[in-house]
Amino acid sequence: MSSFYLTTPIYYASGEPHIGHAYTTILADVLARYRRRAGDDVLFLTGTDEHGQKIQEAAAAQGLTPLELCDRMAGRFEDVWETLAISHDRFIRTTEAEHIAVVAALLERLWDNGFIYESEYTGWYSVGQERYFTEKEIGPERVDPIAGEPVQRIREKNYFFRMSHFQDRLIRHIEENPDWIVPRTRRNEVLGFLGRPLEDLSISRPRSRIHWGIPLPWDAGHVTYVWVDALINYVTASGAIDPDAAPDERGFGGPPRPSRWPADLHLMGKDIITTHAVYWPTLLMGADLPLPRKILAHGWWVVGETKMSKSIGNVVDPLALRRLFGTDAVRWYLMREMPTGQDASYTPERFLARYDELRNIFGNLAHRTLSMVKRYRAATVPDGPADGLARETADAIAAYRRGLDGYRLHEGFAAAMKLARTANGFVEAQEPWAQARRPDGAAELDRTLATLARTLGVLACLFEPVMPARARQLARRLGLGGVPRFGDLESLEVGGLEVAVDAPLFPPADFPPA
RNA sequence: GCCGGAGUAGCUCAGUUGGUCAGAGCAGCGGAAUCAUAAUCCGCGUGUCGGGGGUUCAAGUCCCUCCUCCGGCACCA
Repeated sequence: MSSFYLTTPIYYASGEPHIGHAYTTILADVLARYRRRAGDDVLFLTGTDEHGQKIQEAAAAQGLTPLELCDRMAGRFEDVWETLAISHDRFIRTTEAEHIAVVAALLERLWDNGFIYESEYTGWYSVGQERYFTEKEIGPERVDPIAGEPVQRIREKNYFFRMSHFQDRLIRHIEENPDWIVPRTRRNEVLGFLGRPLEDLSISRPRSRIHWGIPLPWDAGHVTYVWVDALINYVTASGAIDPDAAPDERGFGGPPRPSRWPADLHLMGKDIITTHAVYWPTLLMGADLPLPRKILAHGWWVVGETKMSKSIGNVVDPLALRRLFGTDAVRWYLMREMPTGQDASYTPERFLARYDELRNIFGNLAHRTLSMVKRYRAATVPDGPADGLARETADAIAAYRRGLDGYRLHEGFAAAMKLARTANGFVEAQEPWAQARRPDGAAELDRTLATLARTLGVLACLFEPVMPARARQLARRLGLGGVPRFGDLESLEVGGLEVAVDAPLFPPADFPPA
Protein backbone atom coordinates (compact mmCIF):
# COMPACT_ATOMS: atom_id res chain seq x y z
CA MET A 1 0.00 0.00 0.00
CA SER A 2 1.47 3.28 -1.04
CA SER A 3 0.78 6.51 0.78
CA PHE A 4 -0.56 9.75 -0.55
CA TYR A 5 -0.41 13.10 1.22
CA LEU A 6 -2.34 15.96 -0.31
CA THR A 7 -3.18 19.43 0.88
CA THR A 8 -5.44 22.36 0.23
CA PRO A 9 -4.29 25.82 1.19
CA ILE A 10 -5.34 26.73 4.69
CA TYR A 11 -8.01 29.34 4.32
CA TYR A 12 -7.70 32.76 5.85
CA ALA A 13 -10.12 32.97 8.75
CA SER A 14 -11.17 36.56 8.24
CA GLY A 15 -13.94 35.79 5.76
CA GLU A 16 -16.75 33.35 5.11
CA PRO A 17 -16.17 30.22 3.02
CA HIS A 18 -17.07 30.78 -0.64
CA ILE A 19 -17.07 28.95 -3.93
CA GLY A 20 -13.32 29.39 -4.37
CA HIS A 21 -12.60 27.60 -1.12
CA ALA A 22 -15.24 25.01 -1.91
CA TYR A 23 -13.90 24.17 -5.34
CA THR A 24 -10.34 23.64 -4.13
CA THR A 25 -11.51 21.55 -1.24
CA ILE A 26 -13.91 19.42 -3.26
CA LEU A 27 -11.20 18.84 -5.84
CA ALA A 28 -8.89 17.68 -3.07
CA ASP A 29 -11.61 15.52 -1.60
CA VAL A 30 -12.31 13.81 -4.90
CA LEU A 31 -8.63 12.99 -5.30
CA ALA A 32 -8.38 11.80 -1.71
CA ARG A 33 -11.36 9.51 -2.11
CA TYR A 34 -10.02 8.24 -5.40
CA ARG A 35 -6.67 7.37 -3.83
CA ARG A 36 -8.34 5.61 -0.95
CA ARG A 37 -10.48 3.62 -3.35
CA ALA A 38 -7.34 2.73 -5.23
CA GLY A 39 -5.91 1.38 -2.01
CA ASP A 40 -3.59 4.17 -0.89
CA ASP A 41 -3.06 5.25 2.67
CA VAL A 42 -4.22 8.86 2.34
CA LEU A 43 -3.53 11.91 4.45
CA PHE A 44 -5.82 14.72 3.33
CA LEU A 45 -5.07 18.02 5.03
CA THR A 46 -6.99 21.27 5.13
CA GLY A 47 -7.45 23.96 7.74
CA THR A 48 -7.43 27.64 8.54
CA ASP A 49 -4.78 30.34 8.53
CA GLU A 50 -5.39 32.40 11.62
CA HIS A 51 -2.68 34.99 12.16
CA GLY A 52 -2.06 38.44 10.74
CA GLN A 53 -3.33 41.93 10.61
CA LYS A 54 -6.69 41.29 9.00
CA ILE A 55 -7.66 38.80 11.68
CA GLN A 56 -6.49 41.19 14.34
CA GLU A 57 -8.59 43.97 12.86
CA ALA A 58 -11.65 41.87 12.11
CA ALA A 59 -11.68 40.57 15.67
CA ALA A 60 -11.36 44.04 17.11
CA ALA A 61 -14.18 45.27 14.93
CA GLN A 62 -16.45 42.54 16.30
CA GLY A 63 -15.37 42.99 19.87
CA LEU A 64 -13.69 39.61 20.00
CA THR A 65 -10.22 38.43 20.76
CA PRO A 66 -8.42 37.18 17.67
CA LEU A 67 -8.61 33.61 18.91
CA GLU A 68 -12.34 33.88 19.58
CA LEU A 69 -12.85 35.02 16.03
CA CYS A 70 -10.69 32.20 14.71
CA ASP A 71 -12.56 29.60 16.75
CA ARG A 72 -15.77 30.84 15.24
CA MET A 73 -14.45 30.92 11.68
CA ALA A 74 -12.71 27.56 11.88
CA GLY A 75 -16.05 26.14 12.98
CA ARG A 76 -17.73 27.81 10.06
CA PHE A 77 -15.32 26.17 7.64
CA GLU A 78 -15.66 22.78 9.27
CA ASP A 79 -19.43 23.00 9.06
CA VAL A 80 -19.35 23.84 5.38
CA TRP A 81 -16.95 20.99 4.69
CA GLU A 82 -19.28 18.62 6.42
CA THR A 83 -22.23 19.65 4.27
CA LEU A 84 -20.07 19.22 1.19
CA ALA A 85 -19.00 15.72 2.23
CA ILE A 86 -15.34 16.61 2.62
CA SER A 87 -13.37 13.70 4.04
CA HIS A 88 -10.25 15.46 5.30
CA ASP A 89 -8.14 13.51 7.75
CA ARG A 90 -6.88 16.55 9.56
CA PHE A 91 -8.07 20.12 10.00
CA ILE A 92 -5.07 22.16 11.01
CA ARG A 93 -5.15 25.62 12.56
CA THR A 94 -2.10 27.85 12.63
CA THR A 95 -2.87 28.82 16.20
CA GLU A 96 -2.26 25.25 17.36
CA ALA A 97 0.67 24.89 19.73
CA GLU A 98 2.24 22.21 17.57
CA HIS A 99 2.25 24.45 14.54
CA ILE A 100 3.61 27.43 16.42
CA ALA A 101 6.48 25.27 17.63
CA VAL A 102 7.24 23.94 14.15
CA VAL A 103 7.22 27.45 12.68
CA ALA A 104 9.70 28.54 15.32
CA ALA A 105 11.87 25.49 14.65
CA LEU A 106 11.87 26.05 10.92
CA LEU A 107 12.72 29.72 11.24
CA GLU A 108 15.49 28.84 13.64
CA ARG A 109 16.87 26.40 11.09
CA LEU A 110 16.88 29.11 8.42
CA TRP A 111 18.60 31.43 10.86
CA ASP A 112 21.20 28.83 11.80
CA ASN A 113 21.82 28.14 8.13
CA GLY A 114 22.57 31.80 7.57
CA PHE A 115 19.69 32.53 5.26
CA ILE A 116 18.09 35.22 7.38
CA TYR A 117 19.33 38.78 7.65
CA GLU A 118 18.07 42.04 9.01
CA SER A 119 17.27 44.90 6.70
CA GLU A 120 14.68 47.50 5.92
CA TYR A 121 11.44 46.91 4.18
CA THR A 122 10.29 49.71 1.95
CA GLY A 123 6.70 49.97 0.88
CA TRP A 124 3.64 52.11 0.43
CA TYR A 125 2.04 52.55 3.81
CA SER A 126 -1.40 53.89 4.54
CA VAL A 127 -1.65 55.62 7.90
CA GLY A 128 -5.44 55.45 7.87
CA GLN A 129 -5.56 51.72 7.04
CA GLU A 130 -2.48 50.95 9.13
CA ARG A 131 -1.01 48.67 6.51
CA TYR A 132 1.08 48.42 3.38
CA PHE A 133 -0.40 48.28 -0.08
CA THR A 134 1.11 46.87 -3.22
CA GLU A 135 1.90 48.91 -6.31
CA LYS A 136 -1.00 47.25 -8.03
CA GLU A 137 -3.40 48.11 -5.25
CA ILE A 138 -2.54 51.79 -5.00
CA GLY A 139 -2.55 52.32 -8.74
CA PRO A 140 -0.94 55.29 -10.44
CA GLU A 141 -2.75 57.68 -8.09
CA ARG A 142 -0.92 56.21 -5.13
CA VAL A 143 -3.91 56.18 -2.85
CA ASP A 144 -5.13 53.34 -0.70
CA PRO A 145 -7.93 51.48 -2.48
CA ILE A 146 -10.23 51.48 0.56
CA ALA A 147 -10.42 55.09 1.69
CA GLY A 148 -8.74 56.70 -1.28
CA GLU A 149 -6.23 58.51 0.88
CA PRO A 150 -2.63 59.05 -0.19
CA VAL A 151 -0.13 56.44 0.89
CA GLN A 152 3.42 57.20 1.85
CA ARG A 153 6.72 55.54 1.15
CA ILE A 154 8.12 54.35 4.46
CA ARG A 155 10.76 51.97 5.73
CA GLU A 156 10.76 49.67 8.69
CA LYS A 157 13.10 47.09 10.12
CA ASN A 158 12.36 43.59 8.81
CA TYR A 159 14.05 40.26 8.65
CA PHE A 160 14.57 38.84 5.19
CA PHE A 161 14.97 35.34 3.82
CA ARG A 162 17.64 34.94 1.13
CA MET A 163 15.20 33.66 -1.43
CA SER A 164 17.39 34.95 -4.23
CA HIS A 165 20.08 32.47 -3.21
CA PHE A 166 17.86 29.62 -4.39
CA GLN A 167 16.70 31.10 -7.65
CA ASP A 168 18.94 29.06 -9.93
CA ARG A 169 18.34 25.86 -8.02
CA LEU A 170 14.59 26.39 -8.26
CA ILE A 171 14.72 27.10 -11.98
CA ARG A 172 16.75 23.95 -12.50
CA HIS A 173 14.25 21.92 -10.50
CA ILE A 174 11.34 23.19 -12.56
CA GLU A 175 13.15 22.57 -15.81
CA GLU A 176 14.21 19.08 -14.83
CA ASN A 177 10.71 18.19 -13.65
CA PRO A 178 8.33 19.35 -16.37
CA ASP A 179 5.28 18.05 -14.53
CA TRP A 180 6.17 19.45 -11.16
CA ILE A 181 3.86 22.42 -11.68
CA VAL A 182 0.64 21.69 -13.50
CA PRO A 183 -1.01 22.76 -15.65
CA ARG A 184 1.73 23.66 -18.09
CA THR A 185 0.60 27.24 -18.50
CA ARG A 186 1.17 27.91 -14.79
CA ARG A 187 4.60 26.37 -15.04
CA ASN A 188 5.41 28.73 -17.87
CA GLU A 189 4.28 31.67 -15.81
CA VAL A 190 6.41 30.66 -12.88
CA LEU A 191 9.42 30.23 -15.13
CA GLY A 192 8.71 33.63 -16.62
CA PHE A 193 8.51 35.05 -13.14
CA LEU A 194 11.85 33.49 -12.34
CA GLY A 195 13.33 34.97 -15.47
CA ARG A 196 13.89 38.17 -13.54
CA PRO A 197 16.11 38.45 -10.52
CA LEU A 198 14.33 37.18 -7.46
CA GLU A 199 14.12 39.53 -4.52
CA ASP A 200 14.59 38.34 -0.99
CA LEU A 201 11.48 37.67 1.02
CA SER A 202 10.48 39.75 3.97
CA ILE A 203 9.48 37.27 6.64
CA SER A 204 8.64 39.41 9.63
CA ARG A 205 6.57 42.36 10.79
CA PRO A 206 7.27 44.53 13.80
CA ARG A 207 5.18 43.50 16.73
CA SER A 208 4.47 47.12 17.51
CA ARG A 209 2.31 47.18 14.39
CA ILE A 210 1.01 43.61 14.32
CA HIS A 211 0.87 41.63 17.52
CA TRP A 212 -1.24 38.68 16.31
CA GLY A 213 1.43 36.36 14.99
CA ILE A 214 4.17 33.93 15.86
CA PRO A 215 7.19 35.70 17.40
CA LEU A 216 10.56 35.18 15.77
CA PRO A 217 12.69 32.88 17.93
CA TRP A 218 15.59 35.31 17.98
CA ASP A 219 13.69 38.59 18.18
CA ALA A 220 10.43 38.74 20.09
CA GLY A 221 9.90 42.24 18.76
CA HIS A 222 8.87 40.74 15.43
CA VAL A 223 6.21 38.29 14.36
CA THR A 224 6.35 35.91 11.42
CA TYR A 225 4.92 37.16 8.17
CA VAL A 226 1.63 35.31 7.69
CA TRP A 227 2.49 33.62 4.41
CA VAL A 228 5.55 32.00 5.90
CA ASP A 229 3.54 30.98 8.92
CA ALA A 230 0.79 29.57 6.72
CA LEU A 231 2.91 27.57 4.29
CA ILE A 232 4.68 25.75 7.07
CA ASN A 233 1.41 24.07 8.05
CA TYR A 234 2.07 21.47 5.38
CA VAL A 235 5.18 20.37 7.19
CA THR A 236 3.61 20.63 10.62
CA ALA A 237 0.85 18.21 9.74
CA SER A 238 3.26 15.79 8.10
CA GLY A 239 5.03 15.08 11.36
CA ALA A 240 8.43 15.63 9.75
CA ILE A 241 9.63 18.02 12.43
CA ASP A 242 10.01 17.41 16.13
CA PRO A 243 10.46 20.87 17.60
CA ASP A 244 11.24 19.47 21.04
CA ALA A 245 14.34 17.59 19.90
CA ALA A 246 17.84 19.01 19.87
CA PRO A 247 18.37 21.35 16.90
CA ASP A 248 20.29 18.72 14.93
CA GLU A 249 17.71 16.03 15.50
CA ARG A 250 14.52 17.88 14.67
CA GLY A 251 14.23 16.41 11.20
CA PHE A 252 15.85 19.07 9.01
CA GLY A 253 18.45 17.61 6.69
CA GLY A 254 20.25 14.47 7.76
CA PRO A 255 18.20 11.33 8.20
CA PRO A 256 14.53 12.30 7.97
CA ARG A 257 12.10 11.38 10.70
CA PRO A 258 9.39 8.96 9.66
CA SER A 259 6.65 11.21 8.38
CA ARG A 260 4.31 12.02 5.50
CA TRP A 261 6.68 14.62 4.14
CA PRO A 262 7.17 15.44 1.30
CA ALA A 263 3.59 16.04 0.28
CA ASP A 264 2.54 14.27 -2.88
CA LEU A 265 0.31 17.12 -3.96
CA HIS A 266 -0.30 20.73 -3.05
CA LEU A 267 -3.57 22.04 -4.46
CA MET A 268 -4.40 25.72 -4.76
CA GLY A 269 -6.05 28.37 -6.88
CA LYS A 270 -3.93 29.99 -9.54
CA ASP A 271 -3.86 33.23 -7.55
CA ILE A 272 -1.46 31.76 -5.03
CA ILE A 273 0.78 29.79 -7.33
CA THR A 274 3.76 32.07 -6.67
CA THR A 275 3.70 31.55 -2.95
CA HIS A 276 3.52 27.79 -3.45
CA ALA A 277 5.88 27.42 -6.38
CA VAL A 278 8.48 30.01 -5.38
CA TYR A 279 8.32 31.09 -1.74
CA TRP A 280 7.54 27.67 -0.38
CA PRO A 281 10.11 25.55 -2.21
CA THR A 282 12.89 28.03 -1.53
CA LEU A 283 11.99 28.09 2.14
CA LEU A 284 12.18 24.30 2.14
CA MET A 285 15.54 24.41 0.42
CA GLY A 286 16.76 26.84 3.03
CA ALA A 287 15.64 24.49 5.79
CA ASP A 288 17.10 21.38 4.12
CA LEU A 289 13.76 19.74 3.55
CA PRO A 290 12.67 17.94 0.37
CA LEU A 291 10.25 19.66 -1.98
CA PRO A 292 6.64 18.61 -2.51
CA ARG A 293 6.19 16.18 -5.38
CA LYS A 294 3.61 18.14 -7.30
CA ILE A 295 1.90 21.51 -7.33
CA LEU A 296 -1.47 21.82 -9.02
CA ALA A 297 -2.98 25.26 -9.53
CA HIS A 298 -6.58 25.26 -10.65
CA GLY A 299 -8.60 27.95 -12.39
CA TRP A 300 -11.45 30.16 -11.38
CA TRP A 301 -15.19 29.96 -11.72
CA VAL A 302 -16.60 32.97 -13.43
CA VAL A 303 -20.28 33.66 -13.64
CA GLY A 304 -21.44 33.54 -17.22
CA GLU A 305 -22.70 36.90 -18.33
CA THR A 306 -25.94 36.97 -20.23
CA LYS A 307 -28.20 39.84 -21.13
CA MET A 308 -30.82 38.31 -18.92
CA SER A 309 -28.71 38.19 -15.81
CA LYS A 310 -27.50 41.68 -16.43
CA SER A 311 -30.93 43.23 -16.60
CA ILE A 312 -32.42 41.07 -13.89
CA GLY A 313 -29.27 41.13 -11.84
CA ASN A 314 -29.62 37.57 -10.59
CA VAL A 315 -26.26 36.09 -9.70
CA VAL A 316 -26.52 32.52 -8.56
CA ASP A 317 -24.22 31.33 -5.81
CA PRO A 318 -23.16 27.80 -6.72
CA LEU A 319 -23.03 26.94 -3.05
CA ALA A 320 -26.72 27.62 -2.77
CA LEU A 321 -27.32 24.98 -5.45
CA ARG A 322 -26.69 22.35 -2.85
CA ARG A 323 -30.06 23.00 -1.30
CA LEU A 324 -31.85 22.55 -4.62
CA PHE A 325 -29.95 19.66 -6.14
CA GLY A 326 -27.97 18.05 -3.36
CA THR A 327 -24.31 17.95 -2.48
CA ASP A 328 -23.39 15.18 -4.89
CA ALA A 329 -24.88 16.96 -7.87
CA VAL A 330 -22.97 20.13 -7.07
CA ARG A 331 -19.74 18.19 -6.71
CA TRP A 332 -20.45 16.47 -10.00
CA TYR A 333 -21.04 19.73 -11.79
CA LEU A 334 -17.88 21.32 -10.42
CA MET A 335 -15.67 18.39 -11.33
CA ARG A 336 -17.30 17.50 -14.62
CA GLU A 337 -17.70 20.97 -16.06
CA MET A 338 -14.37 22.59 -15.25
CA PRO A 339 -11.37 21.16 -17.08
CA THR A 340 -8.96 20.70 -14.20
CA GLY A 341 -6.65 23.68 -14.13
CA GLN A 342 -8.59 25.90 -16.47
CA ASP A 343 -11.20 28.54 -15.85
CA ALA A 344 -14.84 27.80 -16.46
CA SER A 345 -17.99 29.81 -16.35
CA TYR A 346 -20.99 28.94 -14.28
CA THR A 347 -24.40 29.18 -15.84
CA PRO A 348 -27.70 27.73 -14.63
CA GLU A 349 -28.22 26.22 -18.07
CA ARG A 350 -24.97 24.28 -17.93
CA PHE A 351 -25.72 23.20 -14.41
CA LEU A 352 -29.08 21.84 -15.45
CA ALA A 353 -27.53 20.07 -18.42
CA ARG A 354 -25.09 18.33 -16.12
CA TYR A 355 -27.81 17.46 -13.66
CA ASP A 356 -29.98 16.02 -16.39
CA GLU A 357 -27.03 13.95 -17.53
CA LEU A 358 -26.77 12.47 -14.07
CA ARG A 359 -30.46 11.92 -13.80
CA ASN A 360 -31.17 10.55 -17.25
CA ILE A 361 -28.05 8.64 -18.15
CA PHE A 362 -26.76 7.36 -14.84
CA GLY A 363 -29.75 7.57 -12.50
CA ASN A 364 -32.10 6.06 -15.02
CA LEU A 365 -29.67 3.29 -15.91
CA ALA A 366 -29.55 2.32 -12.27
CA HIS A 367 -33.28 2.49 -11.87
CA ARG A 368 -34.20 0.53 -14.99
CA THR A 369 -31.64 -2.15 -14.21
CA LEU A 370 -32.79 -2.67 -10.66
CA SER A 371 -36.41 -2.60 -11.77
CA MET A 372 -35.80 -5.29 -14.36
CA VAL A 373 -33.97 -7.51 -11.91
CA LYS A 374 -36.92 -7.17 -9.61
CA ARG A 375 -39.52 -7.71 -12.29
CA TYR A 376 -37.91 -10.55 -14.17
CA ARG A 377 -35.82 -12.31 -11.53
CA ALA A 378 -37.62 -11.63 -8.28
CA ALA A 379 -34.99 -9.06 -7.23
CA THR A 380 -32.10 -11.51 -7.31
CA VAL A 381 -29.28 -10.86 -9.76
CA PRO A 382 -29.03 -14.03 -11.89
CA ASP A 383 -25.88 -16.13 -11.92
CA GLY A 384 -25.30 -15.87 -15.65
CA PRO A 385 -22.06 -14.58 -17.14
CA ALA A 386 -21.68 -10.83 -16.61
CA ASP A 387 -19.39 -10.32 -19.56
CA GLY A 388 -21.66 -8.43 -21.91
CA LEU A 389 -19.68 -5.19 -21.62
CA ALA A 390 -16.34 -6.62 -20.56
CA ARG A 391 -14.24 -4.70 -23.03
CA GLU A 392 -16.13 -1.42 -22.71
CA THR A 393 -15.91 -1.64 -18.93
CA ALA A 394 -12.19 -2.33 -18.92
CA ASP A 395 -11.64 0.54 -21.33
CA ALA A 396 -13.70 2.88 -19.19
CA ILE A 397 -11.81 1.98 -16.04
CA ALA A 398 -8.50 2.50 -17.81
CA ALA A 399 -9.55 5.87 -19.25
CA TYR A 400 -10.94 6.91 -15.87
CA ARG A 401 -7.71 6.09 -14.12
CA ARG A 402 -5.65 7.84 -16.77
CA GLY A 403 -7.77 10.92 -16.22
CA LEU A 404 -7.56 10.98 -12.44
CA ASP A 405 -3.94 9.91 -12.25
CA GLY A 406 -3.08 12.66 -14.71
CA TYR A 407 -5.16 15.24 -12.86
CA ARG A 408 -7.62 15.62 -15.70
CA LEU A 409 -10.61 14.79 -13.59
CA HIS A 410 -13.13 15.98 -16.14
CA GLU A 411 -11.79 13.41 -18.58
CA GLY A 412 -11.97 10.63 -16.04
CA PHE A 413 -15.55 11.37 -15.15
CA ALA A 414 -16.48 11.75 -18.78
CA ALA A 415 -15.17 8.21 -19.30
CA ALA A 416 -17.32 6.96 -16.44
CA MET A 417 -20.39 8.65 -17.85
CA LYS A 418 -19.62 7.22 -21.25
CA LEU A 419 -19.76 3.75 -19.75
CA ALA A 420 -23.22 4.53 -18.42
CA ARG A 421 -24.26 5.66 -21.91
CA THR A 422 -22.85 2.48 -23.38
CA ALA A 423 -24.76 0.42 -20.85
CA ASN A 424 -27.99 2.16 -21.83
CA GLY A 425 -27.20 1.24 -25.42
CA PHE A 426 -26.62 -2.34 -24.32
CA VAL A 427 -30.09 -2.43 -22.82
CA GLU A 428 -31.60 -1.28 -26.12
CA ALA A 429 -29.55 -3.78 -28.09
CA GLN A 430 -30.40 -6.73 -25.85
CA GLU A 431 -34.05 -5.83 -25.33
CA PRO A 432 -34.36 -7.73 -22.07
CA TRP A 433 -38.15 -7.26 -22.15
CA ALA A 434 -38.16 -9.26 -25.39
CA GLN A 435 -35.75 -11.83 -23.97
CA ALA A 436 -38.14 -12.22 -21.07
CA ARG A 437 -41.02 -12.96 -23.40
CA ARG A 438 -39.15 -15.58 -25.41
CA PRO A 439 -39.54 -19.09 -24.03
CA ASP A 440 -35.87 -19.81 -24.77
CA GLY A 441 -34.60 -16.38 -23.71
CA ALA A 442 -33.86 -17.13 -20.07
CA ALA A 443 -30.11 -17.61 -20.41
CA GLU A 444 -29.78 -14.47 -22.54
CA LEU A 445 -31.78 -12.47 -20.04
CA ASP A 446 -29.61 -13.75 -17.20
CA ARG A 447 -26.53 -12.56 -19.01
CA THR A 448 -28.06 -9.18 -19.80
CA LEU A 449 -29.12 -8.52 -16.23
CA ALA A 450 -25.89 -9.82 -14.71
CA THR A 451 -23.90 -7.63 -17.07
CA LEU A 452 -25.92 -4.56 -16.16
CA ALA A 453 -25.66 -5.24 -12.44
CA ARG A 454 -21.92 -5.66 -12.74
CA THR A 455 -21.67 -2.42 -14.70
CA LEU A 456 -23.55 -0.63 -11.94
CA GLY A 457 -21.10 -2.01 -9.41
CA VAL A 458 -18.24 -0.63 -11.45
CA LEU A 459 -19.99 2.73 -11.82
CA ALA A 460 -20.53 2.93 -8.08
CA CYS A 461 -16.78 2.65 -7.69
CA LEU A 462 -15.99 5.19 -10.41
CA PHE A 463 -18.51 7.72 -9.16
CA GLU A 464 -17.81 7.36 -5.45
CA PRO A 465 -14.98 9.91 -5.31
CA VAL A 466 -17.17 12.63 -6.75
CA MET A 467 -20.60 11.51 -5.49
CA PRO A 468 -19.99 9.55 -2.31
CA ALA A 469 -23.55 9.52 -1.00
CA ARG A 470 -25.21 8.37 -4.22
CA ALA A 471 -22.52 5.80 -4.89
CA ARG A 472 -23.08 4.28 -1.47
CA GLN A 473 -26.81 4.35 -2.05
CA LEU A 474 -26.41 2.53 -5.34
CA ALA A 475 -24.10 -0.08 -3.86
CA ARG A 476 -26.60 -0.71 -1.10
CA ARG A 477 -29.48 -1.13 -3.53
CA LEU A 478 -27.38 -3.50 -5.57
CA GLY A 479 -27.00 -5.62 -2.48
CA LEU A 480 -23.25 -5.06 -2.22
CA GLY A 481 -21.65 -4.74 1.18
CA GLY A 482 -20.12 -1.43 0.17
CA VAL A 483 -18.78 0.51 -2.77
CA PRO A 484 -16.23 -1.73 -4.52
CA ARG A 485 -12.58 -0.69 -4.61
CA PHE A 486 -10.58 -0.72 -7.80
CA GLY A 487 -8.86 -3.90 -6.72
CA ASP A 488 -12.25 -5.61 -6.44
CA LEU A 489 -13.55 -4.72 -9.87
CA GLU A 490 -11.83 -7.44 -11.87
CA SER A 491 -13.47 -10.20 -9.91
CA LEU A 492 -16.65 -8.42 -8.92
CA GLU A 493 -19.37 -11.05 -8.43
CA VAL A 494 -22.96 -9.94 -8.73
CA GLY A 495 -24.83 -13.23 -9.12
CA GLY A 496 -27.16 -13.82 -6.21
CA LEU A 497 -27.24 -10.27 -4.96
CA GLU A 498 -30.58 -9.15 -3.55
CA VAL A 499 -31.42 -5.79 -5.05
CA ALA A 500 -33.84 -3.12 -3.88
CA VAL A 501 -35.78 -0.70 -6.02
CA ASP A 502 -36.23 2.67 -4.40
CA ALA A 503 -36.84 6.31 -5.23
CA PRO A 504 -34.68 7.80 -8.00
CA LEU A 505 -31.06 8.54 -7.12
CA PHE A 506 -31.51 11.95 -8.70
CA PRO A 507 -35.03 13.24 -8.34
CA PRO A 508 -36.50 15.88 -10.63
CA ALA A 509 -35.11 19.26 -9.65
CA ASP A 510 -35.00 22.69 -11.16
CA PHE A 511 -34.34 26.28 -10.36
CA PRO A 512 -37.26 28.18 -8.91
CA PRO A 513 -39.07 30.19 -11.56
CA ALA A 514 -37.79 33.74 -11.80
C1' G B 1 5.14 47.25 -22.34
C1' C B 2 7.26 42.20 -21.45
C1' C B 3 6.18 36.88 -21.16
C1' G B 4 2.67 32.97 -22.02
C1' G B 5 -1.89 30.70 -23.86
C1' A B 6 -6.16 30.34 -26.95
C1' G B 7 -9.09 31.11 -31.55
C1' U B 8 -12.21 23.82 -34.67
C1' A B 9 -20.12 22.52 -36.02
C1' G B 10 -25.60 27.18 -32.93
C1' C B 11 -23.27 26.21 -27.64
C1' U B 12 -19.13 23.77 -24.52
C1' C B 13 -15.00 21.58 -26.20
C1' A B 14 -11.51 16.63 -28.10
C1' G B 15 -8.07 16.43 -31.74
C1' U B 16 -0.33 12.20 -29.46
C1' U B 17 5.46 12.80 -32.79
C1' G B 18 2.00 16.28 -40.05
C1' G B 19 -1.01 11.28 -43.84
C1' U B 20 -9.59 8.17 -42.89
C1' C B 21 -8.72 14.22 -37.95
C1' A B 22 -12.75 16.84 -39.81
C1' G B 23 -14.84 14.55 -34.15
C1' A B 24 -17.77 14.14 -28.94
C1' G B 25 -21.54 15.99 -25.75
C1' C B 26 -25.57 19.54 -25.61
C1' A B 27 -29.32 22.01 -28.56
C1' G B 28 -32.34 21.05 -33.31
C1' C B 29 -34.89 17.62 -36.92
C1' G B 30 -36.59 12.53 -38.01
C1' G B 31 -37.33 7.52 -36.35
C1' A B 32 -37.44 3.03 -32.91
C1' A B 33 -38.59 0.95 -28.48
C1' U B 34 -41.41 0.41 -23.76
C1' C B 35 -37.53 -2.36 -18.70
C1' A B 36 -37.15 2.73 -16.60
C1' U B 37 -37.34 9.02 -13.38
C1' A B 38 -41.70 10.98 -20.78
C1' A B 39 -36.11 8.80 -18.46
C1' U B 40 -33.64 5.52 -23.25
C1' C B 41 -31.65 4.09 -28.12
C1' C B 42 -30.73 4.93 -33.50
C1' G B 43 -30.13 8.29 -37.81
C1' C B 44 -29.15 13.35 -39.76
C1' G B 45 -23.83 18.45 -39.71
C1' U B 46 -22.19 22.20 -47.39
C1' G B 47 -17.99 23.59 -40.21
C1' U B 48 -13.31 28.57 -45.44
C1' C B 49 -10.43 23.93 -38.44
C1' G B 50 -9.40 33.23 -36.84
C1' G B 51 -7.18 35.96 -41.94
C1' G B 52 -2.97 35.74 -45.29
C1' G B 53 1.63 33.61 -46.92
C1' G B 54 5.21 29.51 -46.78
C1' U B 55 7.57 24.34 -46.16
C1' U B 56 5.88 19.36 -47.83
C1' C B 57 3.80 14.18 -52.07
C1' A B 58 0.56 15.54 -47.75
C1' A B 59 -0.99 20.71 -42.42
C1' G B 60 -6.26 22.31 -37.35
C1' U B 61 -1.38 19.43 -36.83
C1' C B 62 5.35 22.70 -38.74
C1' C B 63 7.41 28.07 -40.11
C1' C B 64 6.35 33.53 -40.93
C1' U B 65 2.92 37.45 -40.51
C1' C B 66 -1.61 39.91 -39.19
C1' C B 67 -6.33 40.15 -36.29
C1' U B 68 -9.18 39.02 -31.82
C1' C B 69 -9.66 37.23 -26.89
C1' C B 70 -7.56 35.59 -22.26
C1' G B 71 -3.87 34.79 -18.39
C1' G B 72 0.73 36.21 -15.62
C1' C B 73 4.21 40.21 -14.38
C1' A B 74 5.79 39.03 -6.01
C1' C B 75 5.25 39.93 -0.09
C1' C B 76 -2.88 41.06 -0.80
C1' A B 77 -3.87 35.02 3.05
